[in-house]
Amino acid sequence: MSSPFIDYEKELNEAQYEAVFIDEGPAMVIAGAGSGKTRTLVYRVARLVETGIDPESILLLTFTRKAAAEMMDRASQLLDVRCRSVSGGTFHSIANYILRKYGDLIDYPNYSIIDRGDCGEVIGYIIGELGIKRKELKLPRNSTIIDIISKSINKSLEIADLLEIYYPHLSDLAPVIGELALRYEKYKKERKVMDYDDLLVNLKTLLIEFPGVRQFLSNKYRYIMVDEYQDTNRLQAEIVKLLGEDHRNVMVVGDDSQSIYSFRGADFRNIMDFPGIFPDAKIIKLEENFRSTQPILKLTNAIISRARQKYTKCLFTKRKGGVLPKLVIAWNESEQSEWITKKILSLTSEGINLKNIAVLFRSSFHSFDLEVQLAKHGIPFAKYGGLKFAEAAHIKDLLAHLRVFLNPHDHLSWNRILKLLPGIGQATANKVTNWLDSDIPSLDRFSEYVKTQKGTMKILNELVNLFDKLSDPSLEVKDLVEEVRKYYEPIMTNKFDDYPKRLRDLEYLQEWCAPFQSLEQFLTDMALEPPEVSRAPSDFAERPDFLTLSTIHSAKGLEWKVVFVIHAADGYFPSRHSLYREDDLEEERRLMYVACTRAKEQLFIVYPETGKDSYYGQVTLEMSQFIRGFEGEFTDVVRARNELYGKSYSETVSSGYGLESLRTGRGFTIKAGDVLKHPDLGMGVVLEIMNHNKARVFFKKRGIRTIDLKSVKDGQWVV
DNA sequence: TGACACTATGTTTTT
DNA sequence: CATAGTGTCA
Ligand SMILES: Nc1ncnc2c1ncn2[C@@H]1O[C@H](COP(=O)(O)OP(=O)(O)OP(=O)(O)O)[C@@H](O)[C@H]1O
Repeated sequence: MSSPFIDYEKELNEAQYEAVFIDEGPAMVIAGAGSGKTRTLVYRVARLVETGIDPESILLLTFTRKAAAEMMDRASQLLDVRCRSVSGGTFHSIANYILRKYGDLIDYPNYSIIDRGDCGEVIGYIIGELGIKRKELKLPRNSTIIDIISKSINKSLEIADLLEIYYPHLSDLAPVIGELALRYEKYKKERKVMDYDDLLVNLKTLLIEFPGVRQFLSNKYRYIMVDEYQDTNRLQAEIVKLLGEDHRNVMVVGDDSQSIYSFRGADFRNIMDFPGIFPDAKIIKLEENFRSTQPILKLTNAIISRARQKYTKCLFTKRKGGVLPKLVIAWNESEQSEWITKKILSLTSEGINLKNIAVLFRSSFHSFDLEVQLAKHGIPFAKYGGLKFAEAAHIKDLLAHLRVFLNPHDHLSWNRILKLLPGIGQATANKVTNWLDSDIPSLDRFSEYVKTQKGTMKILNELVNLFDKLSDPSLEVKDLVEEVRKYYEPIMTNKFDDYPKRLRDLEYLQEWCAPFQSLEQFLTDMALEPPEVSRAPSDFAERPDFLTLSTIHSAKGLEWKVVFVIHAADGYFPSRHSLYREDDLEEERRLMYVACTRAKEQLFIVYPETGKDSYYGQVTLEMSQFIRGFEGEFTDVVRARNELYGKSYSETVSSGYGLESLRTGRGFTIKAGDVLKHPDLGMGVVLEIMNHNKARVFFKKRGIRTIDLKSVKDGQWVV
């Protein structure tokens, strides 16, 4: 069973080896963070290909397409280029791939994919059409309505039931929202557009209604592997079942303690249910952590052990040494940013590359202040998560022109591009789209229509001209983009004050689109797997080493030598929205677990003690409840200010940072700034008082130590 | 009636 | 900072 190319036994531990060498039959690898799940999948891909299995018959489903590409890449490096032909991607991208082929069977011979923003606009349009009065009904915003509809599909719940559970304050609106949901479905069917959920729903429909297709596909994809199975939803599990139940060669990999996507319908019970669907599934547990040092692992184990749900896995590492994670308390957000910036500079001066450092946060806006500071200090960074490049208004504007050109039925994009023209607002745009809809919409009919118009409508000729130019069949994708850019840039500079940034984005888009063969592919990719950075990188070409700023969700599955988790204060992380429902809070806890388990060697958890509120002004913030009580034992507490402005103890005391005094075992009161004499350690100055009767003390001879105050006896104080 | 500029406001997390 | 909602002017 040995291989001439890969030394499996050396590269894998026993449990991993066992999983990799499962040739057939169902299996589930369930394992904690950093235990090598992804590595196991990579080796299994290589191994299957090595035994002569056609790579295209391996279906590798991952969370992002980038993850799939990376895994195939690594497998190729282990074995050879055959691994690059593995059928890998996200559920959505695979669904799209299949539906483009078989869509005509379910009445979707062609379709466009709409993103979340578009969905919201459809809802807005429908509300307008129905003449519903938003204010009278107290309707929530469009995006919330879309959330509700989407959740009801992903969780297979009726709107009314779903509102009851997740949006009790909106319960009364169930009939209205139900009506909107129906209209929304109708709209999408009529206009041949699919949202993200439709890709999955329609794939499922196809597989159920056309057993021949299902059999063919099942035969084609003889080996199915799913990564991050804890974050799949019911629909996705059903698709796996439909594709896999014939050959049963299904391996799923996941970690229930890392499930962080329930807000979009993911259900980690899929893991529990897997053995029910495939009764003879082999279950393999990986418990050895290869990523983090002992002190980091201790903290993360402690974090997850407080979860309501008791997870059975217990992680250990053979790695020795390592430093205690630091808990850094800053006065406010700007001090937090300042401390991080300084720390990063000092790390790089120690020779650590920015590539090995990440700053992680709960919500994308948590990094705004830091971004400014980093820019000031010339530290290059890339931000992941949050507002995506493809969702920025100017990018959507530009793409809308191309979408209309490709598909004149695209009512939403018509609306968007019409309103960009001076003198054209919603009313006029409606007039035009209604006219187009009165027969089969086409660019020619648009052009005819414009000819009959006078006055402000004359401006529409600009659009007609643009479409004329685009119609040249010799134009490639990049030429099309360029033409639209020429047309749109003047409009954009007018519309946005901050146009310089946006111009850069358009240039970036121009580069990004170059490799695409067809416009359809370009637009589909833009919806399914757009460039992941939120903003066009500025001058990274010259500075290839850059820092990562990322939401925790986008950091899933990744790892860095040094990790900063910021805004670890209640209300931020956990988010204040999660405080009402226990399930939500538990998910935030797992999120903290995921964040901290990204660190290999050094972990810094930072939080500001005060925040600003638009009403209350300055407010006090509490340390995130997920890490509270770990001070001393699992984390080393420091004050940002002490490190920033030198360790002047009198300053520390006079700054009055809420450094409480504490009674010792014998009734003596000490506070930060006090000088004491320890029987073993000698003279020292108290830096700060921590929970559990502990204090951090700076000893002249021994440096900073954490000591137990109960052990301090009378007469040892020198004040 | 419709376009557009201005203001308030309130921010999860993503395929 | 981006969106929704309001107010004003043609
Ligand atoms: N048998 C092994 N020997 C040496 N290093 C390993 C081994 N298995 C995994 N690793 C290393 O441990 C780290 C974590 O592995 P991997 O990313 O596969 O874990 P994971 O279980 O997918 O983690 P997570 O659930 O946090 O995404 C990687 O750097 C990987 O190279």
